[in-house]
Amino acid sequence: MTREIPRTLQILWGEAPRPGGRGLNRERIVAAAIEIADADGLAALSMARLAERLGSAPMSLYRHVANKDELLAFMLDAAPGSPPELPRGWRPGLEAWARALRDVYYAHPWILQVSDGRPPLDPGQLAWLDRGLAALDGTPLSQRDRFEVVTAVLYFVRGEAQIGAILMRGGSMEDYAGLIAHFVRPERLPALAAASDAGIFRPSADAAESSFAYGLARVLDGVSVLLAGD
Amino acid sequence: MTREIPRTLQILWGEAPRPGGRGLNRERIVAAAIEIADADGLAALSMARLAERLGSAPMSLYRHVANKDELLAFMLDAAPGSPPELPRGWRPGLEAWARALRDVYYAHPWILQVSDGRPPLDPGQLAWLDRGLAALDGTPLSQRDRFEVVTAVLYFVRGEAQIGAILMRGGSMEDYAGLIAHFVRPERLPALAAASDAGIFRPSADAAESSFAYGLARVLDGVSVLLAGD
DNA sequence: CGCAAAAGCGTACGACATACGCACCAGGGC
DNA sequence: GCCCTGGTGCGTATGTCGTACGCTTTTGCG
Repeated sequence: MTREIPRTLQILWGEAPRPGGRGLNRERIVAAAIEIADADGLAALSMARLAERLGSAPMSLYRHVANKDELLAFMLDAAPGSPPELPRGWRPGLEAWARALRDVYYAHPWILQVSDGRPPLDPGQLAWLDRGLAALDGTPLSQRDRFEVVTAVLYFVRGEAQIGAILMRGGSMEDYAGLIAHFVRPERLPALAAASDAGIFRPSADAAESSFAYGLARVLDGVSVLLAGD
Repeated sequence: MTREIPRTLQILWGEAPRPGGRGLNRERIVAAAIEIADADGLAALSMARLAERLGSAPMSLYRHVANKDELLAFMLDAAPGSPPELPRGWRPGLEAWARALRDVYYAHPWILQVSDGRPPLDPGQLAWLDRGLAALDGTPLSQRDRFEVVTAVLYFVRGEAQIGAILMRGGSMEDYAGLIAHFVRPERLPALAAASDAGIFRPSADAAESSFAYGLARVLDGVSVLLAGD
Protein backbone atom coordinates (compact mmCIF):
# COMPACT_ATOMS: atom_id res chain seq x y z
CA MET A 1 0.00 0.00 0.00
CA THR A 2 2.45 2.67 1.09
CA ARG A 3 5.35 2.09 -1.20
CA GLU A 4 8.80 3.58 -1.28
CA ILE A 5 8.76 7.34 -0.82
CA PRO A 6 10.99 8.98 -3.44
CA ARG A 7 14.08 10.62 -2.04
CA THR A 8 13.41 13.86 -3.89
CA LEU A 9 10.04 14.28 -2.22
CA GLN A 10 11.33 13.43 1.23
CA ILE A 11 13.83 16.21 0.91
CA LEU A 12 11.27 18.69 -0.33
CA TRP A 13 8.86 17.98 2.51
CA GLY A 14 11.59 18.15 5.11
CA GLU A 15 11.51 14.47 5.99
CA ALA A 16 15.15 14.01 5.21
CA PRO A 17 17.59 16.10 7.24
CA ARG A 18 19.22 18.95 5.44
CA PRO A 19 22.85 18.32 4.78
CA GLY A 20 24.41 21.20 6.69
CA GLY A 21 27.31 21.97 4.41
CA ARG A 22 28.98 25.33 4.15
CA GLY A 23 29.68 27.03 0.86
CA LEU A 24 27.63 25.04 -1.54
CA ASN A 25 24.20 23.93 -0.52
CA ARG A 26 20.97 23.04 -2.15
CA GLU A 27 19.33 26.44 -1.77
CA ARG A 28 22.22 28.28 -3.38
CA ILE A 29 22.41 25.81 -6.22
CA VAL A 30 18.69 25.93 -6.92
CA ALA A 31 18.59 29.71 -6.73
CA ALA A 32 21.47 30.04 -9.18
CA ALA A 33 19.89 27.53 -11.53
CA ILE A 34 16.66 29.52 -11.52
CA GLU A 35 18.56 32.70 -12.28
CA ILE A 36 20.21 31.11 -15.29
CA ALA A 37 16.97 29.63 -16.60
CA ASP A 38 15.14 32.93 -16.11
CA ALA A 39 17.79 34.95 -17.85
CA ASP A 40 18.90 32.72 -20.71
CA GLY A 41 16.33 29.98 -20.98
CA LEU A 42 16.26 26.38 -19.98
CA ALA A 43 18.60 25.30 -22.77
CA ALA A 44 21.32 27.49 -21.32
CA LEU A 45 21.17 25.68 -18.00
CA SER A 46 23.92 23.09 -17.96
CA MET A 47 25.63 21.66 -14.94
CA ALA A 48 28.86 23.19 -16.20
CA ARG A 49 27.44 26.70 -16.49
CA LEU A 50 25.76 26.37 -13.15
CA ALA A 51 28.97 25.33 -11.46
CA GLU A 52 30.82 28.17 -13.12
CA ARG A 53 28.35 30.69 -11.75
CA LEU A 54 28.72 29.20 -8.28
CA GLY A 55 32.49 29.20 -8.48
CA SER A 56 32.76 25.47 -8.04
CA ALA A 57 33.54 22.45 -10.13
CA PRO A 58 30.72 20.77 -12.04
CA MET A 59 30.95 17.54 -10.13
CA SER A 60 30.63 19.27 -6.79
CA LEU A 61 26.99 19.92 -7.49
CA TYR A 62 26.24 16.23 -7.35
CA ARG A 63 26.87 16.20 -3.61
CA HIS A 64 23.66 18.19 -3.21
CA VAL A 65 21.59 17.09 -6.15
CA ALA A 66 21.22 13.52 -7.37
CA ASN A 67 21.10 14.47 -11.05
CA LYS A 68 19.79 17.13 -13.34
CA ASP A 69 16.21 15.88 -13.18
CA GLU A 70 16.20 16.27 -9.44
CA LEU A 71 17.60 19.76 -9.81
CA LEU A 72 14.71 20.60 -12.10
CA ALA A 73 12.25 19.20 -9.58
CA PHE A 74 13.78 21.43 -6.90
CA MET A 75 13.57 24.43 -9.20
CA LEU A 76 9.93 23.69 -9.92
CA ASP A 77 9.21 23.62 -6.22
CA ALA A 78 11.07 26.80 -5.39
CA ALA A 79 10.31 29.08 -8.32
CA PRO A 80 6.62 29.87 -7.75
CA GLY A 81 7.08 31.10 -4.19
CA SER A 82 4.07 31.45 -1.94
CA PRO A 83 0.63 31.98 -3.42
CA PRO A 84 -0.94 35.36 -2.62
CA GLU A 85 -3.84 36.07 -0.33
CA LEU A 86 -7.02 36.08 -2.38
CA PRO A 87 -9.96 38.48 -2.20
CA ARG A 88 -13.27 37.13 -0.91
CA GLY A 89 -15.79 35.59 -3.26
CA TRP A 90 -15.13 32.72 -5.60
CA ARG A 91 -14.93 34.76 -8.76
CA PRO A 92 -12.63 37.53 -7.61
CA GLY A 93 -10.64 34.86 -5.79
CA LEU A 94 -10.13 32.63 -8.79
CA GLU A 95 -9.38 35.58 -10.98
CA ALA A 96 -6.70 36.88 -8.64
CA TRP A 97 -5.29 33.38 -8.38
CA ALA A 98 -5.17 33.02 -12.14
CA ARG A 99 -3.42 36.34 -12.58
CA ALA A 100 -0.86 35.61 -9.93
CA LEU A 101 -0.17 32.27 -11.51
CA ARG A 102 0.23 33.83 -14.89
CA ASP A 103 2.76 36.22 -13.42
CA VAL A 104 4.72 33.26 -12.12
CA TYR A 105 4.84 31.75 -15.60
CA TYR A 106 5.86 35.04 -17.12
CA ALA A 107 8.67 35.38 -14.62
CA HIS A 108 9.81 31.78 -15.11
CA PRO A 109 8.77 30.63 -18.56
CA TRP A 110 10.85 27.48 -18.28
CA ILE A 111 8.38 26.09 -15.74
CA LEU A 112 6.07 25.25 -18.59
CA GLN A 113 8.77 23.31 -20.38
CA VAL A 114 9.90 21.39 -17.32
CA SER A 115 6.61 20.31 -15.83
CA ASP A 116 4.96 18.50 -18.69
CA GLY A 117 1.73 18.83 -16.75
CA ARG A 118 2.71 15.91 -14.59
CA PRO A 119 0.57 16.13 -11.47
CA PRO A 120 2.70 17.96 -8.92
CA LEU A 121 3.78 16.51 -5.60
CA ASP A 122 6.10 19.14 -4.21
CA PRO A 123 5.03 21.57 -1.49
CA GLY A 124 5.62 24.61 -3.67
CA GLN A 125 3.19 23.67 -6.38
CA LEU A 126 0.68 22.06 -4.03
CA ALA A 127 0.49 25.28 -2.03
CA TRP A 128 -0.77 27.00 -5.16
CA LEU A 129 -3.24 24.25 -5.87
CA ASP A 130 -4.50 24.48 -2.30
CA ARG A 131 -4.96 28.21 -2.62
CA GLY A 132 -6.93 27.76 -5.81
CA LEU A 133 -9.24 25.26 -4.17
CA ALA A 134 -9.63 27.54 -1.18
CA ALA A 135 -11.05 30.20 -3.48
CA LEU A 136 -14.08 27.96 -3.86
CA ASP A 137 -14.64 27.53 -0.12
CA GLY A 138 -18.14 28.57 0.76
CA THR A 139 -19.61 27.54 -2.58
CA PRO A 140 -22.00 24.59 -2.73
CA LEU A 141 -19.69 22.74 -5.10
CA SER A 142 -18.55 19.23 -4.28
CA GLN A 143 -14.88 18.58 -3.72
CA ARG A 144 -14.68 16.96 -7.12
CA ASP A 145 -16.40 19.91 -8.79
CA ARG A 146 -13.98 22.30 -7.17
CA PHE A 147 -11.03 20.33 -8.31
CA GLU A 148 -12.23 20.17 -11.89
CA VAL A 149 -12.91 23.89 -11.91
CA VAL A 150 -9.49 24.80 -10.58
CA THR A 151 -7.92 22.42 -13.06
CA ALA A 152 -9.76 24.02 -15.97
CA VAL A 153 -8.61 27.48 -14.89
CA LEU A 154 -5.08 26.18 -14.44
CA TYR A 155 -4.99 24.77 -17.96
CA PHE A 156 -6.21 28.01 -19.40
CA VAL A 157 -3.61 30.02 -17.55
CA ARG A 158 -0.84 27.69 -18.63
CA GLY A 159 -1.88 27.82 -22.25
CA GLU A 160 -2.21 31.56 -22.29
CA ALA A 161 1.06 32.06 -20.46
CA GLN A 162 2.88 29.82 -22.89
CA ILE A 163 2.14 31.91 -25.92
CA GLY A 164 2.22 35.14 -23.96
CA ALA A 165 5.71 34.33 -22.73
CA ILE A 166 6.87 33.49 -26.24
CA LEU A 167 5.48 36.70 -27.64
CA MET A 168 7.26 38.66 -24.93
CA ARG A 169 10.51 36.93 -25.78
CA GLY A 170 11.01 38.84 -28.97
CA GLY A 171 8.94 36.62 -31.22
CA SER A 172 7.09 39.59 -32.58
CA MET A 173 3.42 39.26 -33.39
CA GLU A 174 3.91 41.38 -36.44
CA ASP A 175 5.84 38.63 -38.15
CA TYR A 176 3.11 36.23 -37.25
CA ALA A 177 0.32 38.29 -38.74
CA GLY A 178 2.31 38.77 -41.91
CA LEU A 179 3.17 35.12 -42.30
CA ILE A 180 -0.39 34.01 -41.69
CA ALA A 181 -1.61 36.48 -44.30
CA HIS A 182 1.01 35.23 -46.69
CA PHE A 183 0.27 31.53 -46.43
CA VAL A 184 -3.42 31.27 -45.65
CA ARG A 185 -5.62 31.15 -48.76
CA PRO A 186 -9.37 31.43 -48.36
CA GLU A 187 -10.03 28.38 -50.53
CA ARG A 188 -7.96 26.11 -48.30
CA LEU A 189 -8.55 27.57 -44.85
CA PRO A 190 -11.63 29.76 -45.11
CA ALA A 191 -12.35 30.30 -41.44
CA LEU A 192 -8.77 31.18 -40.69
CA ALA A 193 -8.59 33.50 -43.67
CA ALA A 194 -11.66 35.31 -42.40
CA ALA A 195 -10.07 35.69 -39.00
CA SER A 196 -6.87 36.95 -40.52
CA ASP A 197 -8.72 39.41 -42.77
CA ALA A 198 -10.56 40.70 -39.74
CA GLY A 199 -7.20 41.63 -38.28
CA ILE A 200 -7.23 39.12 -35.45
CA PHE A 201 -3.50 38.69 -35.61
CA ARG A 202 -2.60 42.34 -35.91
CA PRO A 203 -0.36 43.22 -33.02
CA SER A 204 -1.69 45.50 -30.36
CA ALA A 205 -0.25 46.79 -27.15
CA ASP A 206 -2.58 44.98 -24.81
CA ALA A 207 -3.25 41.88 -26.91
CA ALA A 208 -1.91 39.47 -24.33
CA GLU A 209 -3.75 41.11 -21.46
CA SER A 210 -7.07 41.38 -23.22
CA SER A 211 -6.91 37.81 -24.50
CA PHE A 212 -6.21 36.64 -21.02
CA ALA A 213 -9.02 38.60 -19.45
CA TYR A 214 -11.44 37.55 -22.14
CA GLY A 215 -10.69 33.83 -22.05
CA LEU A 216 -10.62 33.75 -18.28
CA ALA A 217 -14.02 35.42 -18.20
CA ARG A 218 -15.31 32.69 -20.50
CA VAL A 219 -14.08 29.91 -18.25
CA LEU A 220 -15.38 31.59 -15.11
CA ASP A 221 -18.73 32.11 -16.82
CA GLY A 222 -18.83 28.37 -17.21
CA VAL A 223 -18.34 28.01 -13.48
CA SER A 224 -21.10 30.46 -12.75
CA VAL A 225 -23.47 28.37 -14.87
CA LEU A 226 -22.58 25.46 -12.66
CA LEU A 227 -23.31 27.45 -9.53
CA ALA A 228 -26.56 28.85 -10.87
CA GLY A 229 -27.81 25.42 -11.86
CA ASP A 230 -27.46 24.06 -8.35
CA MET B 1 6.88 44.78 -44.49
CA THR B 2 7.10 41.29 -45.94
CA ARG B 3 10.37 40.04 -44.55
CA GLU B 4 12.33 36.91 -45.29
CA ILE B 5 10.15 33.82 -45.40
CA PRO B 6 11.75 31.04 -43.38
CA ARG B 7 12.97 28.11 -45.44
CA THR B 8 11.18 25.57 -43.25
CA LEU B 9 7.83 27.19 -43.91
CA GLN B 10 8.41 27.50 -47.62
CA ILE B 11 8.97 23.78 -47.80
CA LEU B 12 5.92 22.99 -45.71
CA TRP B 13 3.63 25.12 -47.86
CA GLY B 14 5.04 23.72 -51.09
CA GLU B 15 6.72 26.93 -52.18
CA ALA B 16 10.10 25.27 -52.44
CA PRO B 17 10.41 22.39 -54.89
CA ARG B 18 10.62 18.96 -53.39
CA PRO B 19 14.04 17.46 -53.73
CA GLY B 20 13.31 14.41 -55.86
CA GLY B 21 15.77 12.05 -54.27
CA ARG B 22 15.58 8.29 -54.39
CA GLY B 23 15.83 6.15 -51.27
CA LEU B 24 15.87 8.74 -48.53
CA ASN B 25 13.43 11.59 -48.68
CA ARG B 26 11.77 13.95 -46.29
CA GLU B 27 8.52 12.04 -45.99
CA ARG B 28 10.22 8.79 -45.07
CA ILE B 29 12.46 10.50 -42.56
CA VAL B 30 9.62 12.35 -40.87
CA ALA B 31 7.42 9.26 -40.76
CA ALA B 32 10.18 7.22 -39.15
CA ALA B 33 10.90 9.96 -36.64
CA ILE B 34 7.24 10.06 -35.65
CA GLU B 35 7.22 6.29 -35.18
CA ILE B 36 10.20 6.48 -32.85
CA ALA B 37 8.77 9.34 -30.83
CA ASP B 38 5.38 7.64 -30.56
CA ALA B 39 6.85 4.36 -29.45
CA ASP B 40 9.69 5.37 -27.14
CA GLY B 41 9.21 9.03 -26.40
CA LEU B 42 10.85 12.18 -27.60
CA ALA B 43 14.04 11.56 -25.63
CA ALA B 44 14.61 8.38 -27.61
CA LEU B 45 14.62 10.27 -30.88
CA SER B 46 18.21 10.95 -31.85
CA MET B 47 19.57 11.48 -35.32
CA ALA B 48 21.63 8.33 -34.85
CA ARG B 49 18.67 6.13 -33.94
CA LEU B 50 16.62 7.61 -36.72
CA ALA B 51 19.31 6.88 -39.29
CA GLU B 52 19.66 3.36 -37.98
CA ARG B 53 15.97 2.71 -38.46
CA LEU B 54 16.17 4.06 -42.00
CA GLY B 55 19.23 1.99 -42.83
CA SER B 56 21.36 5.02 -43.56
CA ALA B 57 24.17 6.94 -41.98
CA PRO B 58 23.35 9.72 -39.53
CA MET B 59 24.80 12.45 -41.68
CA SER B 60 22.72 11.46 -44.67
CA LEU B 61 19.64 12.83 -42.96
CA TYR B 62 21.03 16.34 -43.15
CA ARG B 63 20.59 16.33 -46.92
CA HIS B 64 16.84 16.46 -46.32
CA VAL B 65 16.54 18.25 -43.02
CA ALA B 66 18.51 21.31 -42.02
CA ASN B 67 18.85 20.29 -38.39
CA LYS B 68 16.95 18.56 -35.64
CA ASP B 69 14.74 21.55 -34.92
CA GLU B 70 13.54 21.56 -38.49
CA LEU B 71 12.87 17.85 -38.25
CA LEU B 72 10.70 18.51 -35.21
CA ALA B 73 8.84 21.24 -37.08
CA PHE B 74 8.14 18.79 -39.89
CA MET B 75 6.95 16.18 -37.41
CA LEU B 76 4.64 18.71 -35.81
CA ASP B 77 3.13 19.47 -39.16
CA ALA B 78 2.67 15.87 -40.23
CA ALA B 79 1.59 14.12 -37.04
CA PRO B 80 -1.92 15.53 -36.51
CA GLY B 81 -3.18 14.53 -39.95
CA SER B 82 -6.36 16.06 -41.29
CA PRO B 83 -8.98 17.35 -38.89
CA PRO B 84 -12.29 15.43 -38.98
CA GLU B 85 -15.60 16.58 -40.36
CA LEU B 86 -17.59 18.13 -37.55
CA PRO B 87 -21.30 17.73 -36.74
CA ARG B 88 -23.55 20.74 -37.20
CA GLY B 89 -24.09 23.17 -34.38
CA TRP B 90 -21.40 25.06 -32.56
CA ARG B 91 -21.50 22.98 -29.41
CA PRO B 92 -21.48 19.51 -30.93
CA GLY B 93 -18.92 20.79 -33.40
CA LEU B 94 -16.51 22.16 -30.83
CA GLU B 95 -16.95 19.09 -28.68
CA ALA B 96 -16.11 16.76 -31.55
CA TRP B 97 -13.18 18.96 -32.44
CA ALA B 98 -11.88 18.87 -28.88
CA ARG B 99 -12.17 15.11 -28.67
CA ALA B 100 -10.43 14.55 -31.97
CA LEU B 101 -7.66 16.86 -30.90
CA ARG B 102 -7.28 15.04 -27.62
CA ASP B 103 -6.95 11.80 -29.53
CA VAL B 104 -4.13 13.33 -31.54
CA TYR B 105 -2.30 14.23 -28.35
CA TYR B 106 -2.87 10.80 -26.91
CA ALA B 107 -1.47 9.20 -30.04
CA HIS B 108 1.52 11.57 -30.17
CA PRO B 109 2.22 12.81 -26.65
CA TRP B 110 5.52 14.33 -27.72
CA ILE B 111 3.62 17.04 -29.60
CA LEU B 112 2.98 18.75 -26.29
CA GLN B 113 6.67 18.78 -25.46
CA VAL B 114 7.80 20.01 -28.84
CA SER B 115 5.38 22.83 -29.48
CA ASP B 116 5.75 24.99 -26.40
CA GLY B 117 2.51 26.60 -27.43
CA ARG B 118 4.32 28.70 -29.95
CA PRO B 119 1.67 29.95 -32.38
CA PRO B 120 1.69 27.48 -35.25
CA LEU B 121 2.49 28.39 -38.84
CA ASP B 122 2.57 25.05 -40.60
CA PRO B 123 -0.34 23.85 -42.74
CA GLY B 124 -0.95 20.79 -40.58
CA GLN B 125 -1.66 22.67 -37.39
CA LEU B 126 -3.39 25.56 -39.09
CA ALA B 127 -5.83 23.14 -40.71
CA TRP B 128 -6.94 22.12 -37.24
CA LEU B 129 -7.23 25.71 -36.12
CA ASP B 130 -9.31 26.48 -39.19
CA ARG B 131 -11.63 23.58 -38.48
CA GLY B 132 -12.12 24.75 -34.91
CA LEU B 133 -13.01 28.24 -36.07
CA ALA B 134 -15.35 26.78 -38.67
CA ALA B 135 -17.34 25.13 -35.88
CA LEU B 136 -18.43 28.62 -34.88
CA ASP B 137 -19.63 29.59 -38.36
CA GLY B 138 -23.22 30.69 -38.20
CA THR B 139 -22.96 32.06 -34.67
CA PRO B 140 -23.25 35.80 -34.11
CA LEU B 141 -19.76 35.92 -32.59
CA SER B 142 -17.17 38.30 -33.97
CA GLN B 143 -14.02 36.90 -35.52
CA ARG B 144 -12.10 37.87 -32.44
CA ASP B 145 -14.62 36.19 -30.15
CA ARG B 146 -14.40 33.02 -32.16
CA PHE B 147 -10.69 32.98 -32.00
CA GLU B 148 -10.63 33.45 -28.25
CA VAL B 149 -13.18 30.71 -27.78
CA VAL B 150 -11.28 28.22 -29.89
CA THR B 151 -8.10 29.16 -28.10
CA ALA B 152 -9.65 28.56 -24.71
CA VAL B 153 -10.90 25.14 -25.76
CA LEU B 154 -7.50 24.34 -27.24
CA TYR B 155 -5.73 25.19 -24.00
CA PHE B 156 -8.08 23.04 -22.02
CA VAL B 157 -7.59 20.09 -24.35
CA ARG B 158 -3.83 20.45 -24.22
CA GLY B 159 -3.77 20.61 -20.46
CA GLU B 160 -6.06 17.66 -20.03
CA ALA B 161 -4.21 15.61 -22.63
CA GLN B 162 -0.92 16.31 -20.95
CA ILE B 163 -1.83 14.71 -17.67
CA GLY B 164 -4.01 12.11 -19.35
CA ALA B 165 -1.11 11.00 -21.50
CA ILE B 166 1.18 10.81 -18.49
CA LEU B 167 -1.31 8.74 -16.53
CA MET B 168 -1.64 6.36 -19.47
CA ARG B 169 2.10 5.99 -19.64
CA GLY B 170 2.32 3.89 -16.52
CA GLY B 171 2.45 6.72 -14.02
CA SER B 172 -0.23 5.14 -11.93
CA MET B 173 -2.78 7.33 -10.20
CA GLU B 174 -2.73 5.05 -7.20
CA ASP B 175 0.75 6.18 -6.30
CA TYR B 176 -0.37 9.74 -6.63
CA ALA B 177 -3.32 9.40 -4.30
CA GLY B 178 -1.15 7.68 -1.73
CA LEU B 179 1.62 10.24 -1.87
CA ILE B 180 -0.79 13.14 -1.62
CA ALA B 181 -2.42 11.54 1.40
CA HIS B 182 0.99 10.99 2.92
CA PHE B 183 2.32 14.50 2.54
CA VAL B 184 -0.68 16.78 2.74
CA ARG B 185 -1.54 17.84 6.30
CA PRO B 186 -4.80 19.68 6.95
CA GLU B 187 -3.10 22.41 8.95
CA ARG B 188 -0.81 23.36 6.08
CA LEU B 189 -2.98 22.73 3.03
CA PRO B 190 -6.56 22.54 4.29
CA ALA B 191 -8.40 22.75 0.98
CA LEU B 192 -6.21 20.15 -0.61
CA ALA B 193 -6.54 17.86 2.40
CA ALA B 194 -10.30 18.10 2.14
CA ALA B 195 -10.13 17.19 -1.52
CA SER B 196 -7.84 14.28 -0.81
CA ASP B 197 -10.06 13.04 2.04
CA ALA B 198 -13.04 13.19 -0.27
CA GLY B 199 -11.24 10.72 -2.49
CA ILE B 200 -10.67 13.06 -5.41
CA PHE B 201 -7.42 11.37 -6.28
CA ARG B 202 -8.58 7.82 -5.95
CA PRO B 203 -8.01 6.09 -9.24
CA SER B 204 -11.01 5.08 -11.27
CA ALA B 205 -11.40 3.48 -14.65
CA ASP B 206 -12.91 6.45 -16.41
CA ALA B 207 -11.23 9.25 -14.48
CA ALA B 208 -9.54 10.74 -17.52
CA GLU B 209 -12.66 10.60 -19.65
CA SER B 210 -15.00 12.03 -17.05
CA SER B 211 -12.58 14.83 -16.16
CA PHE B 212 -12.31 15.71 -19.79
CA ALA B 213 -16.05 15.69 -20.39
CA TYR B 214 -16.69 17.69 -17.25
CA GLY B 215 -14.09 20.38 -17.84
CA LEU B 216 -15.00 20.72 -21.47
CA ALA B 217 -18.65 21.17 -20.52
CA ARG B 218 -17.58 23.95 -18.18
CA VAL B 219 -15.68 25.80 -20.89
CA LEU B 220 -18.48 25.37 -23.42
CA ASP B 221 -20.98 26.60 -20.86
CA GLY B 222 -18.92 29.74 -20.74
CA VAL B 223 -19.32 30.10 -24.48
CA SER B 224 -23.06 29.59 -24.26
CA VAL B 225 -23.26 32.45 -21.77
CA LEU B 226 -21.56 34.59 -24.35
CA LEU B 227 -24.06 33.57 -27.02
CA ALA B 228 -27.05 34.03 -24.75
CA GLY B 229 -25.93 37.49 -23.71
CA ASP B 230 -25.82 38.74 -27.27
C1' DC C 1 44.46 16.46 19.07
C1' DG C 2 42.76 12.53 16.23
C1' DC C 3 39.57 10.70 13.27
C1' DA C 4 35.45 9.58 10.78
C1' DA C 5 32.24 11.50 7.82
C1' DA C 6 31.13 14.76 4.58
C1' DA C 7 32.28 18.09 0.87
C1' DG C 8 34.70 19.23 -3.14
C1' DC C 9 36.62 17.95 -7.41
C1' DG C 10 39.77 15.85 -11.61
C1' DT C 11 39.50 12.49 -14.92
C1' DA C 12 37.16 9.82 -18.03
C1' DC C 13 33.35 7.89 -20.79
C1' DG C 14 29.56 7.52 -23.77
C1' DA C 15 25.79 9.96 -26.08
C1' DC C 16 24.64 13.60 -28.80
C1' DA C 17 24.17 17.29 -32.77
C1' DT C 18 26.46 18.65 -36.54
C1' DA C 19 30.52 21.10 -39.68
C1' DC C 20 33.25 19.72 -43.45
C1' DG C 21 34.69 17.64 -47.36
C1' DC C 22 35.06 13.59 -50.24
C1' DA C 23 32.93 9.70 -53.12
C1' DC C 24 29.43 8.21 -55.98
C1' DC C 25 25.83 8.55 -59.38
C1' DA C 26 22.51 10.18 -62.89
C1' DG C 27 21.44 12.74 -66.80
C1' DG C 28 22.35 16.00 -70.59
C1' DG C 29 25.25 18.20 -74.17
C1' DC C 30 28.73 17.36 -77.39
C1' DG D 1 30.95 7.19 -76.07
C1' DC D 2 32.60 10.82 -72.99
C1' DC D 3 32.79 14.42 -69.78
C1' DC D 4 30.71 17.63 -66.76
C1' DT D 5 27.52 19.19 -63.34
C1' DG D 6 24.51 18.98 -59.58
C1' DG D 7 22.62 16.29 -56.19
C1' DT D 8 22.91 12.38 -52.75
C1' DG D 9 25.10 9.51 -49.35
C1' DC D 10 28.45 9.25 -45.84
C1' DG D 11 33.18 8.98 -42.77
C1' DT D 12 35.60 11.72 -39.83
C1' DA D 13 36.07 14.88 -36.33
C1' DT D 14 34.73 18.51 -32.89
C1' DG D 15 32.56 20.40 -29.06
C1' DT D 16 28.98 19.95 -25.54
C1' DC D 17 26.55 17.46 -22.39
C1' DG D 18 25.38 14.49 -18.09
C1' DT D 19 27.49 11.88 -14.86
C1' DA D 20 30.24 7.40 -12.76
C1' DC D 21 34.19 6.74 -10.00
C1' DG D 22 37.50 7.45 -6.76
C1' DC D 23 40.83 10.63 -4.68
C1' DT D 24 41.76 14.77 -1.71
C1' DT D 25 40.55 18.23 1.46
C1' DT D 26 37.86 20.09 5.01
C1' DT D 27 35.02 19.96 9.01
C1' DG D 28 32.83 18.83 13.31
C1' DC D 29 33.09 16.06 17.36
C1' DG D 30 34.79 13.31 21.11
